[in-house]
Amino acid sequence: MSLKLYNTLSRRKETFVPLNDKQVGIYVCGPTVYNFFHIGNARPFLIFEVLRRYLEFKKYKVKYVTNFTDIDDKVINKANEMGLLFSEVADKYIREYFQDADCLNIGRADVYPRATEHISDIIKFIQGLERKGYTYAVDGDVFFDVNQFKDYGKLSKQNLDEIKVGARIELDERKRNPYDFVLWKKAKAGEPFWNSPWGEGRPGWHIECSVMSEKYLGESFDIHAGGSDLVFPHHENEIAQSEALSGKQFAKYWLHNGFLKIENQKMSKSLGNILTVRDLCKRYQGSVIRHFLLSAHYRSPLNYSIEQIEQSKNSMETLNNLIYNIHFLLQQNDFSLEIDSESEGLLLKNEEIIKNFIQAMDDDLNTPVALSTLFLLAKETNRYLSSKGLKNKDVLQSVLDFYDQYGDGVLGLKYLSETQEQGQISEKEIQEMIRKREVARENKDWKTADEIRQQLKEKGIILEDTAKGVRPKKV
RNA sequence: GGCGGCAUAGCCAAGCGGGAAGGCAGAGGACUGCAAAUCCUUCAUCCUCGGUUCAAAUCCGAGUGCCGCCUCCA
Repeated sequence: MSLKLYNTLSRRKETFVPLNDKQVGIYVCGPTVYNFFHIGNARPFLIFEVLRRYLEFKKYKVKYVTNFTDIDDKVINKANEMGLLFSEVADKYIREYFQDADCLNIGRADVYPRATEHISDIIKFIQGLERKGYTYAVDGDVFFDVNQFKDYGKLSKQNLDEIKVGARIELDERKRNPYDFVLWKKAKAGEPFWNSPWGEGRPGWHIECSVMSEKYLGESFDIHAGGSDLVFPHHENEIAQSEALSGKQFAKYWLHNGFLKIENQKMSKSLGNILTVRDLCKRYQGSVIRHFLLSAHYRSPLNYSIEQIEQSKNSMETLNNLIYNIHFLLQQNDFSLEIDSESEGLLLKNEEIIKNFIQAMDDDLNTPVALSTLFLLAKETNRYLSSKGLKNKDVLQSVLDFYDQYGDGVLGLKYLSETQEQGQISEKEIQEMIRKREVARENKDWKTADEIRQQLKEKGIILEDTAKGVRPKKV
């Protein structure tokens, strides 16, 4: 079985073959750090990190690079607003980025390069393009001349002659072609700047990704990813710069995720409907948000709504209950070591479901189907648990292993680790109250029993009376 | 004007030529002191109209309706 990925460059699914055997280089366009990131930003961060998890599951050695754009108009404006240096704004929001990434259980990249830490590399890169005749300078600005790069438009399938018709692009008289873009931008008064052969200024937006991906992954690397809005012009321009300079293919596979809407509207400042991950994490566990983001294929549009996220919350609850129930049985030493036919049946189902999971992920990261396998096994296991007789320990363990390796490991969904967080009442107090309630129940004093249960519920503990004893559960 | 995507049950979402996955919600039943959890049962003429085919949600054509990019944007 082999992994297939949809490559924007060819507009089809291709079998993934890395450039260097088992080594894989991935570059994901990261955030401009001038604000908390929102649920839409989170989608690429999350899905491409799932790609990384999956590649590692498949025994690839991945080098994952994602940048922080720490200098541009938005950062500068924010700094002025806040009365801070642009670098202080960037530092702040990089810290905030990691806090939110942790909430969503987004693992760390191997390198987080920042534009301002690569100014001299950027200058050298532009000089290289200059020597090859791809640039022209106009009073302090340096432009890339798209007419010199014959493949321009190959990613977005735009034809230079035809896109001109759109004519919505702002006309800059100094440009030879409206689609020429700036490599080096002259500093305006009061703006931060760096010295360069073309005067004081700062890098254009597209150049940093070309420079930093080359530095950490080489002139050619495997996967370049980002939101679909980046296809044109950002990624198109990256290809132009990088391939013009190196003469080699830049990234082999280009992956783009679909957009996320909120309550069927585009997220925008004017509509005031920007939903930050910071806010969402106050109301929902990270795994619930992950479930929501993985519930549609990454290239499809996805709509956020309260109803949707609540559905994800309930879905995760089903899985959490199963994991919890198994742990409870194991803790109670309530299992057998013999394998009966039912146990064997579940083991076989488990293996089949693993195959389905892998098959789904191999098919361009079909996370909705991968998620469905988690529920398929939950169904089978619950059926097994609700049948008569002792359950086999190894079988129960193999089910737990599945959720650990695939649900948690590959999809990044955490189960018990989140639900078992300490509540506002100690384990000892809970046990004490359970004991009192059991006495009441034996005396058929239902009133007292229900009162105790109610008291615990108010502290976030639900009591479930099972055939195997009372089971406390945190809400 | 150019490039591209989508339309499957109340909601979400797979499927890409031959059984309409899975989740959430709902209904009925079982278990339970009551609950909870769980189990069982139930819930779709796949936007419309043509065509190709022994066979189409799946392919082709037309239509309708949504959406994205082409401008900072994940």
